[in-house]
Amino acid sequence: MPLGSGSGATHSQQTYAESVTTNSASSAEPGNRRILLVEDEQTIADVVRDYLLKAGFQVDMAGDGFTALELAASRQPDLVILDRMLPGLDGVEVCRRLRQSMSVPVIMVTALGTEDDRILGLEMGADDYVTKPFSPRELVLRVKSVLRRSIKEFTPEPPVEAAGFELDPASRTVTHRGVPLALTVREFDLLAFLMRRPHQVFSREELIKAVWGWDFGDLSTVTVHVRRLREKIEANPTKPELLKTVWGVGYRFDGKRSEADNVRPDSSVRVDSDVRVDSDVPVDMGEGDHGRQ
Amino acid sequence: MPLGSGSGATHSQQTYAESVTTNSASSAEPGNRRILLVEDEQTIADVVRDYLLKAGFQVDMAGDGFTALELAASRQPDLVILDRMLPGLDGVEVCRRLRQSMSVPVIMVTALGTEDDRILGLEMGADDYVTKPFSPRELVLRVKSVLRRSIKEFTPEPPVEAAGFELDPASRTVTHRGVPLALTVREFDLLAFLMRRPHQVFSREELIKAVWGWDFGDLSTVTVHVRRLREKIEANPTKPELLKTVWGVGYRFDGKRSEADNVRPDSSVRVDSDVRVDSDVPVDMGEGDHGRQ
DNA sequence: CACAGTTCTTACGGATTCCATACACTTGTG
DNA sequence: CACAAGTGTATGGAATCCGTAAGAACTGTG
Repeated sequence: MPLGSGSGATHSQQTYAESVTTNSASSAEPGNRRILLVEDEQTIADVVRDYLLKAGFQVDMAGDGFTALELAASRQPDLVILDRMLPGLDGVEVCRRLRQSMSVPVIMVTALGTEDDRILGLEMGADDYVTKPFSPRELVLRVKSVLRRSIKEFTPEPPVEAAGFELDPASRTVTHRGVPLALTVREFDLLAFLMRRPHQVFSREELIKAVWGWDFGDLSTVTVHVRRLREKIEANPTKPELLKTVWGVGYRFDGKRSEADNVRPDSSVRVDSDVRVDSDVPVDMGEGDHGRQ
Repeated sequence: MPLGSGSGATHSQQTYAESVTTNSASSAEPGNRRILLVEDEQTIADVVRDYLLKAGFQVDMAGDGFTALELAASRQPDLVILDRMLPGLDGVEVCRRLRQSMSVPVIMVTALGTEDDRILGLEMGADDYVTKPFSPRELVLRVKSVLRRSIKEFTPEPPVEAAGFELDPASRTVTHRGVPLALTVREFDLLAFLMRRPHQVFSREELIKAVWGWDFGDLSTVTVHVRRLREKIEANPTKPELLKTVWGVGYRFDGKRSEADNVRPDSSVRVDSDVRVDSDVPVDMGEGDHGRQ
């Protein structure tokens, strides 16, 4: 649905976004992200702004190149959408100067999909491209995509701490009360995934999808790696206290809540008095990006 | 309202000035920056001075080339705005002499946007360009931009110290407990990159992108250089204590883990590692742009 | 208690990853 | 032009990890 043919149907966006967003870290979501929209045609600008707002972004607008540069400097947006054709200062020139002074990602909107524009724009440092006529839906998707990339680049994942374990993705180290543990890649990823979602049960399918990035495969792989991980983090791997198995369902990491928690030393207390086996457990997989076809 | 085409109407200045001053608090920080404005046409000079003053700069003015050189020497401005056409001494010549004696950034104001002028000016060492007729708003923006750049350029990277190693980017030297080490260019860059981001793992891809500036290439290059670097900085290269390898991930520099440690790792220049093929990223940039720079 | 389903445990071959060395190419120098 | 230093690539081998299989142990049910 190219721009200009009215608004409407912003709902399918959700579906689209989900299928596209293979593994979105929640941090990449619109949240507090600010977009600077530089477009001289008022009608287009309005429509796009509406879409961006609906997607949850904050939007600043500029109608010409100079205003754009000023706003970029004063508002420090997280991303700039830039029309190639502008009164006053050319879009390419604006992009070039933006790049000189700051490191904000830029999406170029170019009138015709001529090769010249694409090449020129990319050389100027645009991070992505949209050619007129374009669908605002597509634009929003690209915005999210570019943001996701740039955020990933500039914001490393923060460390996690639980039950005396400190896990730092930046250095890929895990320490238990200061003592470093030697985990392998898979073990680390698995532990990281679980530590970020404590007290939440995950089936083997979910884990092999989230941590391994597979859509199929031998589930016993998970079992074995859980075993190996326990060997390294549990005081008594036979009687796990942290990485517990929820019988018939999967695994769960119990960190924190450690002191006042032990509801009853009596081990007969079944953990899952209310474990529903909903097939559609919402799993926000943020950790693994290993594609295996 | 372009300047320089005629003498008239400097009144709408007020409107412009407002939009200009809005972002006076931004990063360019005119603060105490001093600008030398060299312009023989009094009307233009006055208007531009007003804009610069409103933007928060201190302004010195000169009407001819000789005065310009004298003022430049005596006032030590942070930037010079230089008209190409001057009585007495040509703008290009002034620029050339300025460049001989000091390293101040120069913005050229040239009468016509002819190619000759651009080329000549750039050869003379102008940092940026404005062609008459120009808008004073644009000029202010360029001043800020150039200043920002030059500040960045002339602020040298500070030395780093870790684990008895002192690395000074300015002199490109490394010493270990006072003893100088003979590192090659690549070794130095690699070590510098890692020492600035201690306790942070980088994959070979990230390193070859960040240190080598390649987007592709044989990753074993990194391996070998790490090996060579270890040969020079490790007591026992076979059992590295500083430049550690993180199996299946990459390398990490571990220096200084004693005192103030839990500092958030420098988030500045992360490079994206995962070469995931985002389905929604339209990668149709020419297939063959494999320039290795 | 027997049975079926699930999980644990161990072990092993293959695959991956890294290291060490050697070699070819470029560049600057005398 | 020879030479040396620096750099990128190729290769064999060692170290490590991973996925799978297969049997033992466990759990809940009838």
